[in-house]
Amino acid sequence: MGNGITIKDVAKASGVSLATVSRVVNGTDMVSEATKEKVMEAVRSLGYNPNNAARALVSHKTNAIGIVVHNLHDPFFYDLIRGFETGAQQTKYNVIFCSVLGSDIKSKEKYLKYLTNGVVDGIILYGSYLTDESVTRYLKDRDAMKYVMIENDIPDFSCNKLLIDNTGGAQSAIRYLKNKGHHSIAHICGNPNKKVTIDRLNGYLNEMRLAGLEIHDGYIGHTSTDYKSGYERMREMMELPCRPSAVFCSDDAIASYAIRAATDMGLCVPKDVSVIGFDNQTILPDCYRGPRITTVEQPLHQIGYDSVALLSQQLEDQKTVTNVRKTYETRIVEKETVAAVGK
Amino acid sequence: MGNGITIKDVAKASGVSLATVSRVVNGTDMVSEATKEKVMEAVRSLGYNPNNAARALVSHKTNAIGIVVHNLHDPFFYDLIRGFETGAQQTKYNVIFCSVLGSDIKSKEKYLKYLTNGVVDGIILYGSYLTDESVTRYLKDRDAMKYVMIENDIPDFSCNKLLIDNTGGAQSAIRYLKNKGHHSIAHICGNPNKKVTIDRLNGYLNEMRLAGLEIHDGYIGHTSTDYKSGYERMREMMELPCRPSAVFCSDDAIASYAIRAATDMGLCVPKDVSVIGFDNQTILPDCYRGPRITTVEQPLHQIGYDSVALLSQQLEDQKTVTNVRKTYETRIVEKETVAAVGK
DNA sequence: CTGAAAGCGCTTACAG
DNA sequence: CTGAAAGCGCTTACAG
Repeated sequence: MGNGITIKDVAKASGVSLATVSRVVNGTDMVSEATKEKVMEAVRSLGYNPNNAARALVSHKTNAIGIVVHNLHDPFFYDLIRGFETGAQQTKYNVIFCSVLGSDIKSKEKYLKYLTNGVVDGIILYGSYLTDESVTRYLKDRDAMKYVMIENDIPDFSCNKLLIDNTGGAQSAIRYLKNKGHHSIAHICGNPNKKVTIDRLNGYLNEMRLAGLEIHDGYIGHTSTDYKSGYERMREMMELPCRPSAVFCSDDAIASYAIRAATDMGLCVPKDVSVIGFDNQTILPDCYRGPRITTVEQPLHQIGYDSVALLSQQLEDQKTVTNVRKTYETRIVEKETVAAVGK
Repeated sequence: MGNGITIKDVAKASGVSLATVSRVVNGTDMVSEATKEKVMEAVRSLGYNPNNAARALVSHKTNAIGIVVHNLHDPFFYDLIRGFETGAQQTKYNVIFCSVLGSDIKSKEKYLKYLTNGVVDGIILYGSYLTDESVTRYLKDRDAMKYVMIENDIPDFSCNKLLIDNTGGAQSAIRYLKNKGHHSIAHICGNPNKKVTIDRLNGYLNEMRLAGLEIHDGYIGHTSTDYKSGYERMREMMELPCRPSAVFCSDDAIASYAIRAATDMGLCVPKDVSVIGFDNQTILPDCYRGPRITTVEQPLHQIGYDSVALLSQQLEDQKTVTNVRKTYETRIVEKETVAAVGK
């Protein structure tokens, strides 16, 4: 690794001690201008770069932040990643991403074990998978590490938490539909392994009850881990004896497939059936070309940015030990897939 | 970092030497079943995990691979990232991503300096930026590191190179259009900082010459670093006195904006003007909803997968020192944006 | 302002 | 099969 040049070579070349080279390179203690120049000259001509493993070992600091997500390729992450990148650009920390495919808990553990043992100073974890129990147990044990959990409120785990009001957002979606005159409102759930799916389902259930709206047979559709299955669920719902006039989809990617299904059946969205999604996802999978999807927005870019900024700030001032807990509000973004009915 | 449990604690708890613990944990040398069990028990009950910085320092191996790209958020990367992820899943190496925003060479250098000094054993670098000179100079000096350069054939730099025949691909696009009866073919170039832009432009120029087709005034449009500027370039071309019947765009993202421009001007693609792109990009920016774009495909998923597989295999068997050089061929994928004319 | 020395947590010949 | 010891490349009190 590296080019083989160590601090020793620099010390020799410039005729000073290792300690002095270290001080010059790090700009810590006072060093006379003369020796500083001698050392810098040697650093330059030798092409010296400090070994990060050695630094980490002795200083217990890596100056790096790790971000762990599932399915980094998912266009869902577009805004979130931009947020991370923008945050990264503003910090001295090196920001590295790790991705696990699907809900492969084994690789998630592997990456977390890797990162938490001498590789990064802090970790940003996005998303809550119901299969995460062993991961959580492991993390709780690493108390020296700083965490930002996004969209994941692990009980009994005190760390920074940036949360989204998913239940409230789902409720606002139902209220919005009701105000548009809809009474027959169905729900297509998301990935069954994610906690967010349950939260949004609960929001649907709560608000339907509060609004006094009946949930007919077949009004709750469960997708697989694949957004695509939203297509089949929508198909089934559209063939229900008591066909819903509106469908709340757990996320925009599912909504995009649901709208394709309706369209393929000869139905017009929103004239024949209204659809509302969640996320306000900028980029949809699989070249969606339907109407712009009315949705419940969560501020993903902001959250990505905030998470990096928060973590690097906390790592810098060691005083700031108080963990942040913040819940981001959602808002309805009206586009083209919900129509008013009745009235 | 970590949980504070070191190899010393394990040695003490199980009544053996550090060396023995190391041997058990790494499964290297022979150790008797009895002591092996004692040690493993201590490892488990203490929750010991080896410190990667210490390991890296002494063994000169990190068991990690770094991937560096520009604009990780760009949906262009969808297939490539899936390829990286799939490759990562199949290797014991920890795969980490670093992203630099725009063509921020300063951060690129920062990340490369970080990775190459005790953090990873090998690096995959995607893309060729014309501003990369200092980066290249730096990398050439790190000969102990293994590299896979994708889409970047740095002269005098011997490393693994996975290349795409961009010039050939561009030529095939022009030939394809000519075979469809087009004689007035314009070209919208891509990001001026990328070498790929020049290669594809050269392909266009070559093939136009070979085909004996004239490049009229205004037939070559230059975009900024933003795909969006493809919109303006297309607008201008459509107002040319000698309006082209077909436009070859340097990539699909630009093509998507070009098609929007034509459509907004009341032109129909491909009836009034044909458009061909490059990349066969699965997911387009900014919710494109036009026709499916006929394009020159490059096998991004395969390249992503191959790069990780190649690097981890080379790091494993140290004998395989011969660098691989492979050029992936492109192929035309006919979709909905090119029509035949004349005849 | 500068240096000698200890030590971070591990691995790996070298002995036995 | 197991242990004592050296050393990876750095930083940081501690002296001076």
